[in-house]
Amino acid sequence: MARFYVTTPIYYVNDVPHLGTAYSTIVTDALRRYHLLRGDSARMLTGTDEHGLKIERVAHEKGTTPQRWADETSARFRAAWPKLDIAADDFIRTTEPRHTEFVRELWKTIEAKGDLYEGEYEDWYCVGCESFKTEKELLPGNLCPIHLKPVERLKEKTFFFRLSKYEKILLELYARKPDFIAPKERRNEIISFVEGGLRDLSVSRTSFKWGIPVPGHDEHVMFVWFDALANYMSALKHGPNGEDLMAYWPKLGSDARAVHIVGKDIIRFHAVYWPAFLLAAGFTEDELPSQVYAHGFLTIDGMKMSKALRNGVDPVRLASEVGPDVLRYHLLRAIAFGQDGDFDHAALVERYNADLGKNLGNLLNRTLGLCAKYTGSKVGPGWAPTPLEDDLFAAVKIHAADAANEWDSIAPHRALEATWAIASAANQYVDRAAPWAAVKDADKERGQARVETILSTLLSLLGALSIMIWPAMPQKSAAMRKQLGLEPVEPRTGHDLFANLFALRAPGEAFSVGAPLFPVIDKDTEKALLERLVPKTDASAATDAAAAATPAAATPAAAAALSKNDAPTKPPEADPGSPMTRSLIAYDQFGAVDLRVGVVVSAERVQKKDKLLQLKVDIGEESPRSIIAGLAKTFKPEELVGKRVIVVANLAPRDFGGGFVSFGMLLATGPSEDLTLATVTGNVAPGARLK
RNA sequence: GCCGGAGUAGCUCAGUUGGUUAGAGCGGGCGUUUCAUACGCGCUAGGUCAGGGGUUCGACUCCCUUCUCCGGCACCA
Repeated sequence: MARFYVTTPIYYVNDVPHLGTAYSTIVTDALRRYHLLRGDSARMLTGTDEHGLKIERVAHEKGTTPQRWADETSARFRAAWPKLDIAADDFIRTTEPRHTEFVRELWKTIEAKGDLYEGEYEDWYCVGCESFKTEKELLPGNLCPIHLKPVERLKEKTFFFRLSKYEKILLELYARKPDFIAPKERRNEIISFVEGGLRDLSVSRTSFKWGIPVPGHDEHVMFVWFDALANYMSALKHGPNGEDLMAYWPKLGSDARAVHIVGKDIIRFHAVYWPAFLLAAGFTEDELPSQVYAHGFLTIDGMKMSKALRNGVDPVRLASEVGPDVLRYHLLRAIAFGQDGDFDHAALVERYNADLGKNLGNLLNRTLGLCAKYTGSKVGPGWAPTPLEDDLFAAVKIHAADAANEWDSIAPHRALEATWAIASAANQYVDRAAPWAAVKDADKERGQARVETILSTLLSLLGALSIMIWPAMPQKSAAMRKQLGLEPVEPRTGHDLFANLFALRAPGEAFSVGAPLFPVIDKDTEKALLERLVPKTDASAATDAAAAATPAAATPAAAAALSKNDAPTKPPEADPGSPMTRSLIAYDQFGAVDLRVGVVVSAERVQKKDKLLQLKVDIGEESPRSIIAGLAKTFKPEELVGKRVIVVANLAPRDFGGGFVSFGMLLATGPSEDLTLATVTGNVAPGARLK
C-alpha cells in the first residue's frame, strides 16, 4: 500500500466549470479511483482560487463584494463535480482560514530563511490607468497607449522572492528527476525557460486589497500564485476537519506520491515557482511534488473553446444528457492525455456505440443470455478449462497488466484501450468456444460441463472488467456488477483488487439480468441527440471573425481575457482595465488623435518577427503609409489587402529595427491570435477623418 | 528568428536499442455465425512511413537539409 495524493488545479472563480476544467477534474478523479483499486491510500484535492485583482474588479463590476462573488462561483464548482461522479476528498478555497493561515506561515518561513526581501519596483506609471507600464508598451514620447498622456516614473514597494537563486538548483532537479515534469515536451520547454535565466519575482502588491495580507505588512497582499500554489499543501496541513494529513506529502523514506494534474498553460507555475517556494521554505528535494503532469487543451468539434463564441460546452448538462459515465469514458479514452485533443460530439456517439454498446455492453448481455439459457442464470459447477481457456486467460492477464501500467504512468487513454482489449478477446472467445454448439454434444453431460466452463470463463472476464472500468465509469461498473450478481466495487486500503481480477465465481451464485447497460444509439436518436448537444455557434462569427463586427464588444468582461496567468515578472497589472477604471478625457484630448480611414494596398511579413506585418495603407496621401502592425497571428498578408481600416495617422513614427519604421497604427481589438480590425461600414474614401 | 515537439492507412494514433511481407482501433467494403443491444466473428486498406540527400549489407527507426503544423521564448498590436 502506498499513499497517492492527486490534485487538480484550483479553478479561478472568474470562470464557471467548462469542459476543460471538467476534463482535468475527471482525469484526476479517475486516477484517484485507480489507486484506490490498487489498495493505495489515495486522496484527491480540488478547489477554487479566489484572490487577485481580477476578482476584485469582476466583483466590483457586478456590484458585489469579492467574497460574495467568490462564494457564489466556488459553489458552482463544488456543485458541478458530484454530477460528474467526481468525489474529491477535499475541496479547498483559498479564502478559507485554514489556507490563509498556512500561506502566511509559509511566507514567514521563507522570509526567515532569507528568500523574501523588500524592494522597490520601479517603472513607468500611468495615473489614468493606475498601473505600471513597461517601456515597450509606451507610445513614442512616453505616452500611455490608453490615455495618450505622459507617464511618470514611479516606484512601488514590493516583496521579491529570490527566484534567481534557484535557477541552477531547479535545473539540477529536472536533470535528477526526469519525471518531475511531464509530458516531455513541457519538460523541454520549462528547462529552456529556466536556462534563459530567472529573475526575482515580485510577489506582493499594494495596488489592490483582495488577497492574503503579507505578515507584518498589511498594505501588501500576496501575489495570487504564491497564494494559490500553496493550496496543495495547506489542504493537507489542515484537512477539512482540521486534521493533519501531511503523511500524504512526499518525504524521504515515505511511500507517498503527490501528483499535480495541470493544464499546459500553468505548467510553469507548478514546475518552477512552486518547487522554488518549497525549497525556499526549507523543504528538501524529497519533499517536492513527485510529478507535475500537464494535459493539453481541448477543442470542441474542431473549434477553439471560446466564451465570445459561446461554444463552451456545459459538462454538467452534457452529463445529464449522456450520463456522467459516458462523458467520462469518452474524455478519458478519446484524448491522448498530455496532448491537445478534440471533443467531438459525433465521435462521442460513435465511440459509445462501438466500445460501450457493441463491445462491452453486448458482451455482458450475450453472456447473461447464455447463462439464462443454459445454467438457469447461476454459476454452473462445471470447470474444466481447455487450452482455449488457458490461452485466453494468459492473453487477458497481459492486457490487465498493461492497463495497470498505463494507469500508473498516467495514460488513461491507453489504460482503457488495454481494458477494452479484454472485452474484445472475450467476444472472440465466445465465437470460438461456441457454447450453443457445445451444448449439442452427443454426450449431454459433457456438453453441459463444457458450457459451464465457457460461461464461468466469461463471467470471470466480466467480473474483471467491472472492476477495471470503475475508475472511468463508477456507476456503470455498479450497474454491471448488479447484473452479474456482485456488490459494487468497494476498494479497501491495503487490498489490491487487481491481484485477483479474474477470480472464478462460486458455483450457484445467481445473476439478475437487467436492461442493456449501453443501448446502442440508432441514427435517428443520434441525430436528435446531436441536435440538442452541439452548441449553436454563430458560424459567421467563427469563420469570418475578421470581417464581422466584433463579438467581443458585447461582453467586455468576458472578452477581457480574464486570466490570472499574466506573466508575473511583469509589473503589477499592465491591464487595460475595465471601463470603470478609466479616467475621462476632454474633447480636445480626443481631438488630438487624427483617425483616418485607410485602405490596405499591400501587406507582407516582417522578417524574423512572427507577429508583425508591414502594411502599405492608402489614407488619401500621395503615397501609401508604411505601417507595422502585429497582425500576423490572425491574418495572412493577402487577406488584408483591400480591407478598410482605421489608422491613427498622427502617431509619432516608431522604429522597429532592421529598417522597419511604422508611421501610424491600426485600431483593433481582441487577443493577438484572434484580432478583429476596426473598420467603417459604407464605401468611405481613404483619408476620411473620424470624429 | 531561437528552442522544442510533430508530420505513418479515410479518421485517431502504435511503431522498442536500425533488420525478413509497416501495425491497432474506428469508419468503409466483402463474407459468416446466431448466444446477444440488427449485436459478434473473420477477411479487407496494396499506405511515396511529409519531400530531398547521406551513413549502412540493410532505415519509418541514425545524420544533414527543405516544407508544413503545434507549443515555448523573443518581437508585438
